[in-house]
Amino acid sequence: MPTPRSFVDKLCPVRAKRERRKEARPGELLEAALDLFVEKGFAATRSEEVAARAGVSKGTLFLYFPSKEELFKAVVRENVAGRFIEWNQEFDAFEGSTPDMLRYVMRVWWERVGATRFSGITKLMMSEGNNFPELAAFYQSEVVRPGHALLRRVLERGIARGEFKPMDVNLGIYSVVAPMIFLTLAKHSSGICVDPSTALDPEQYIALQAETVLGGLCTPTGYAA
Amino acid sequence: MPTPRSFVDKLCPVRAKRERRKEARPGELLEAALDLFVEKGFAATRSEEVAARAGVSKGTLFLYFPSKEELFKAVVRENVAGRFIEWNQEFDAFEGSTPDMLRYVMRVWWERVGATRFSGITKLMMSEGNNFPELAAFYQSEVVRPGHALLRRVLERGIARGEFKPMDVNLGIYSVVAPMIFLTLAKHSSGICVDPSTALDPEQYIALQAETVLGGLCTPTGYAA
Amino acid sequence: MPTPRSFVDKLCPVRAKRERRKEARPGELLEAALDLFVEKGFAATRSEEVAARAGVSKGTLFLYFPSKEELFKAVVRENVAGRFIEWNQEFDAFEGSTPDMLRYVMRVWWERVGATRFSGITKLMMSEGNNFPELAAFYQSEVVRPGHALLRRVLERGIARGEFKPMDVNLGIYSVVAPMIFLTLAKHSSGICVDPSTALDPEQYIALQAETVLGGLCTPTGYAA
Amino acid sequence: MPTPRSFVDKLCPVRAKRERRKEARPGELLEAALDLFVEKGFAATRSEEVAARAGVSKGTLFLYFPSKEELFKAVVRENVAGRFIEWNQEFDAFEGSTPDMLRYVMRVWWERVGATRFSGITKLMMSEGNNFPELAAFYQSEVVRPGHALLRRVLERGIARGEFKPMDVNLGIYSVVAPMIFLTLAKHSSGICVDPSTALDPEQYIALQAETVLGGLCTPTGYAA
DNA sequence: AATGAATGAGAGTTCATTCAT
DNA sequence: CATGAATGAACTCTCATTCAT
Repeated sequence: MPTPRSFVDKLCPVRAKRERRKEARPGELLEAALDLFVEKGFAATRSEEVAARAGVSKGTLFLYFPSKEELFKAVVRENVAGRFIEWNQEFDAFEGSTPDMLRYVMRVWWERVGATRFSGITKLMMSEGNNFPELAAFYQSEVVRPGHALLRRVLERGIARGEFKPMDVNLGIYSVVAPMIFLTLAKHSSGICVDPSTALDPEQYIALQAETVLGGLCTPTGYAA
Repeated sequence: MPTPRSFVDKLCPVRAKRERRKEARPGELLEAALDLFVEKGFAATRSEEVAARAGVSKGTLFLYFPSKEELFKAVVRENVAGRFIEWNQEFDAFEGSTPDMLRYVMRVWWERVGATRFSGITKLMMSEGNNFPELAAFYQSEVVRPGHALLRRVLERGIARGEFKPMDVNLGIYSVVAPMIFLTLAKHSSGICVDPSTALDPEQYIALQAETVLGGLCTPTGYAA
Repeated sequence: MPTPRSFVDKLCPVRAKRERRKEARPGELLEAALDLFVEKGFAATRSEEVAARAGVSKGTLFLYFPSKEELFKAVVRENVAGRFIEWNQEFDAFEGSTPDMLRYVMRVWWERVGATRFSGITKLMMSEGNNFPELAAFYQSEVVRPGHALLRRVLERGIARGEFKPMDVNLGIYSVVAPMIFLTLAKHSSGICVDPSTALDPEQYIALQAETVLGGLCTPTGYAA
Repeated sequence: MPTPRSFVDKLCPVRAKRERRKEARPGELLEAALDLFVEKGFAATRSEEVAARAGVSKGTLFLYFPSKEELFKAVVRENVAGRFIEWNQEFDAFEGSTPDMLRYVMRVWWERVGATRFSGITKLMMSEGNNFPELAAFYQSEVVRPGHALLRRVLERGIARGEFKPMDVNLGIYSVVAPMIFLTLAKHSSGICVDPSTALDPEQYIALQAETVLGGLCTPTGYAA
């Protein structure tokens, strides 16, 4: 689909590159920032390096993001944007049992979050949240709360349908979250929590934990592996 | 017991201070450093602040510890010194079943480590280990390896006595360690993994996890709740 | 040649400054550094002062040179770069007698090195070499060795042509170097070796020393004043 | 010769040691300081190290010498004290020819100064004099001026007796001083001025230079090798 | 829009000097 | 007298952020 620009592109490829890039810029910066934040943490990531990895100059970074903190927030937004809406829709449409729903939630979390670079952001927040309260608050409201709300939906659905026992739902949420967080850490701080020589299969671990958690949550009649 | 000095102290508190300090200094500095490292992490803790919290000047800190990294190592040593020897002795003397021994290990870990400030150092290492490889190596050799060795002893005792199934011991160690690490994190990164409104009772959690783990480790005859 | 900018310059000197600076910076910094190193020595020269003299801030210095030691090396390189190549070429082309060549060498050394600020670097190395072994090694390989090699060429030419006596060439080199070093010191440590009230004419001194040295080096037939 | 103290010494050896030491203290400090100043230079010598080498504490150093600069001055005084008076007396008593006197001066300078640690102080002053103007002034008035005065006596004696040509005496002084200074430097900055592999025999060098200088100074009738 | 040179507050570390003991 | 713990100014080097171009 030829656009007006595609014509100019041919005459002036340099400019074209620029123009195309212009739109891509923030995205490239966010990519680079995600990489580096995950690799080194927030404080230890230097703005200049983010810019360099995105192939732009330091100044350009601050053109798009007024500060390192805002850059971080944008990274989070970029990676979370629409996710919860999408998941809420999937859940609306989900027709199986709630135990199956929970299994699905956990598996899908691993596939779409845990296994991706973004899980490094979770680790980063655990590591540096105390030092950057504003970021912690942002992450809390942007990720933690929506995530918990999602899980709450699942648990309440289970309870409403008689599949799950009546329970302190907050506690239930936390039971589901715990293994995810552990996996995240195991993945990103290898040397300290997991012996490097011992491999840990995440899918297997998640599946196992799902059953364990379900064992605790379900009514006798509600449970179905 | 009022001494002559206690009287002088009131008139001339500075003098008293000096006298008391000389020997207490390193300990006070290690206390302050532990507090701050746990609170802010390694990189974000400023030497001057450690000194200030210990009530001395920047220069004094470097009188006792030649660098921030050495200060950190000293904090670790101070809090680990003798622990593993002591535990090994306790284990030598332990006469109960190995499942009981494991329960004991986990409970005692919580009491003596997890519940104390020092658990913050574990969290710190998970957070910043990548950025300070020398510290990571030190922690690995000073804490992680001896800790794993200790657990290995327990597991091998269980296997030898027929209480535990034959297993990949490394994997077993990791199963035991996982909940400890999770608890550590939950404690030190409140906002992120655990919803502040939901309290998590550590003793209860540890006890529960001990049973879960035992469920996986024990032979049918070896298990005794 | 008045350009449009020269007009603007008067209205907006800051802008002009910036533009001029970008490329001039490293040179300005090297100039300032040479001045200060010569004036105060290496250790006593503060980075900030170098920056200030070059009209920039502390940070800017480190933008161009990653450390004070590298700055020093750059100063040496800047002032030595190409010199030895150039001299070797001059020597290749030299057609006169070897005694004349030696006279030329010494005179030209004074003109191009001894009389310039750079001779202060030689003094600096004698003063502080022991405290900065890496710099000493650098200077040794970058200046002392090439310089000695150059002199060796001269002496060996003289021997080969029968103008100089067979000799321990190393010793000969040192005989030539001695007065240069003395002059350097006399120049840069006025108060100590030379009474300030007594002027010492360097050209005259060098010429005299050249003859003295030649007296020792030449064969009867080779010598020609 | 038993003094009252020698009695006490036997009863209380520790105290005796102290008492004896007390008198020796400043001397030990001056010894240590000389060593270190020569080895590292003035600025790079740490007060604490001087104290340590003298076997006392940092505080004690400042008990005897109110500052590092005063310590340095004391080192100079200690090593120069009485020297010039002594030499003046030797010169008063000297009965030989003035050329012999000059030979004697140079030889004796090497034996009593050049060959000793103290020559390092001369090198130090050349190195750091610019950075410590007060020390430079002190050294100038305490060493340089008296030394030059001594040489002036010799030269003027030679002129008066018709052995030396009438001359600019200041220039003559400097001709005598130059080789001494060079030797001093060659000794203390080996790597830079003299190739380590080439040994330079100081006595021989001094003797040679004496004759060279005399060649320039003497009247035809006055000269006698 | 994009650049990258420039900034300057602030970090860890050193050391001459002081002073309570 | 002697100590050595304590100080704090000074140093080198870093990096988020600015702004003239």
